[in-house]
Amino acid sequence: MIEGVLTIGEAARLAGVTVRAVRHYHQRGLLAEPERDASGYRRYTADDVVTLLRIRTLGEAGVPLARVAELLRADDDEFAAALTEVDAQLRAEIRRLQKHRAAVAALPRGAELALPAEVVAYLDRLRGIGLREDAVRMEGDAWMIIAAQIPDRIPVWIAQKNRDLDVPEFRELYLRLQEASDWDVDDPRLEPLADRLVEIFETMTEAWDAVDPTSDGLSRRLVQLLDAQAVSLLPPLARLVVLLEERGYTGWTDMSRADDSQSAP
Amino acid sequence: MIEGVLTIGEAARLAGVTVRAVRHYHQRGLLAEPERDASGYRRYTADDVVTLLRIRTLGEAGVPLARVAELLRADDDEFAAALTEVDAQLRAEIRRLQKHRAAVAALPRGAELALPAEVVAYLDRLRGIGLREDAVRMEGDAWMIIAAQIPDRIPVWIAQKNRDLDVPEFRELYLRLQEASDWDVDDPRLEPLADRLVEIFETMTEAWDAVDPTSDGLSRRLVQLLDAQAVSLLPPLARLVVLLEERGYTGWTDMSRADDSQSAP
DNA sequence: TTGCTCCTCACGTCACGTGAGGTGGC
DNA sequence: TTGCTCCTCACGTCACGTGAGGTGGC
Repeated sequence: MIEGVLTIGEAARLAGVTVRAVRHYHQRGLLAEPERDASGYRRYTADDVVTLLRIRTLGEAGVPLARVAELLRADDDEFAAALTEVDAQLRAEIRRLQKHRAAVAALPRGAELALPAEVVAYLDRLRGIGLREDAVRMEGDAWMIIAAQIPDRIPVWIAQKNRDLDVPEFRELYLRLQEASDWDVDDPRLEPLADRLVEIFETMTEAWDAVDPTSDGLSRRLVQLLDAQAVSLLPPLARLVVLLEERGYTGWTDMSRADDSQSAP
Repeated sequence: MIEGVLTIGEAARLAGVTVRAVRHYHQRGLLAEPERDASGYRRYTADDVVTLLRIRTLGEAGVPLARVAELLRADDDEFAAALTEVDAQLRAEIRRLQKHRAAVAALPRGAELALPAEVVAYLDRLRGIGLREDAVRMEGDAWMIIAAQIPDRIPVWIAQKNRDLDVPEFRELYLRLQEASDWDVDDPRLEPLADRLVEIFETMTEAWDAVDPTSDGLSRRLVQLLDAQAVSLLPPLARLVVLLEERGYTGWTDMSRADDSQSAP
C-alpha cells in the first residue's frame, strides 16, 4: 500500500544498524519483508525505520531478539510493563559492571587481581616482616580462593590475622617456618618447631574461636587444597604435620585439636 | 610436580565457573591441561583455581578470551597497563547502559520509545489542540527518525515548533489539514488551503531561518521519506504539493521557495 | 565504464550450552 | 546398587560478520 522509498542501506543508515542486521531481523521475523522494486531490491518506509530504531534501542539495552519480537507485538500496557523489567535488568547489569570496575581498577598489581583491599594490605605487612615473595604470593593465592567463597568474612579474618602479627612470637614463628622450607624432611629441627607451634597455637586459639564461633568456615575440600598448596611450597611441612599429629593436633590450614576445630597460619 | 587434589567440578565450583567453561579454557589455551589421576580424571591445584578466578574476573569485565590469554602471560607492568584499558572499557560500557536506561526508563509509552522528552511534550500539545491520534503518531515517528540522525538540534527545533503552535492561525491550519485527509484529490477546497498555506509560510519563514541558518539539516533522502510518509496518511497532500508548486514552492517536509530552503509542518 | 549497492546462499565467530554414549567413584 | 561425576566427541545457540558469486544503478 505505502510504497517504500529507501533501499536497505539507506534504511539501515537512518536506523544506525548494519545492512546484515536488517536482513537478520527479516529472517527472525522482527521486521516484515518489504515490497521489492523492479530490480528486486527491498524498499523501506518510515515505519520500517521506526521499527528498526525500536529494535535497536531494545537490542542495545540487552533484550534478546526473541523478546524484542514479543514486545513489538505487545500493546502499550504490556510494553510499559516490559520496559520496567528491561530497566531492572539494565540496573542490575550496570551494578555488575561497576563491581567489576572496582575489582579491576583498585588492583593495579597483576598477582593481586580479584583480591580485596584488606588482603592486599595484609600481604604488604607480610612482606614488611621479611617474608619472601614466593611465600607472600602463595598466601595471596590462598586468600584469593577463600575470598571468592566467603567474601563477607574476609574483613574479620584479616583483622584477626593482623592481631596475630602484632604478637612477636607469632611473627618469629612465621619466619622460622620460612627457613624450614630448605630443610630435609627428617631435619631434627622440625621436632622443636612442632613443640613451638603447639605452644603458640594454645595461646591464640581462644582469639580465633571468638572470631569465628560457628566455624564451618571452609569446606573440607578447600582445606585439603590449601594444605596441598602449602606442602608444595614447603615440603618439610608434610613431616611437620605428622609431628603435630603426635602432639594431638590435626591439619594445617584448619589446624585443630582432636575434637574442636579452628584455623591457623 | 604439584599434585592436584580437585576434580574439575570442585575446581569449577571454587572458581565460580561451569565445568564446560573450564574445558573450554583448556581448548583455548587459557589454562594448561592438568595431570590426570588413575581413572583419567583431571586433577586441579590451587594455582589452577587462581588462574580460573583471574579468567573469570577479566571475562566478566568484558575482556575477550584471546585478550585474557595474552594478559595471563603478561608481566606485571603490561598487566597493569592493560587493566587501565579494561577499566576504560568498563566505564564506556557503563555509560552506554546508563544512556539506554535513561532512554528506556523515561519513556513508558511504547509508541514513544527512543523519543526525547521535548518531543513527547510537543506531541502531547498536538493532542491538546485536537489532533487525532494517528496524526500524532505519524508526527512522533517522523521525530523519532529525525532525533536518531541529529539529536543535538532537536531541542531548538522543538522550541520553534512550540512557538509555531503559539500562533492561532498556525494551529487552525494544522486542524484544517487534518480535515483534508478525508477530501478527494480534486476537492475544490484544496486551492484556498494552498493559498492559506503560502500566506502563513511567508509570515513564519523568518523565524525558521533564525533557528537553523546553515540548514543542510536533513538529508534529501530523509526528506523524501518523510514526504512519502505524510502523503500515505494524508493522500490529498499529493495534490496540495502540486498546488504549492504552482505558487512557487517545492516540497513539504522541507518546504521552500524556488531557491532558498527551510522546513515547515 | 568503474565502483558502489544490492541480491542470495552459506560458512564463520564468540563463549560456551547441551545432549549422546559410555565409564568411574562413593 | 543407584545416582552423581567424570570422559570425549560433536552439534546447537545467539546475533550477526564475512566472503562467494552474481546482478543492478548512477
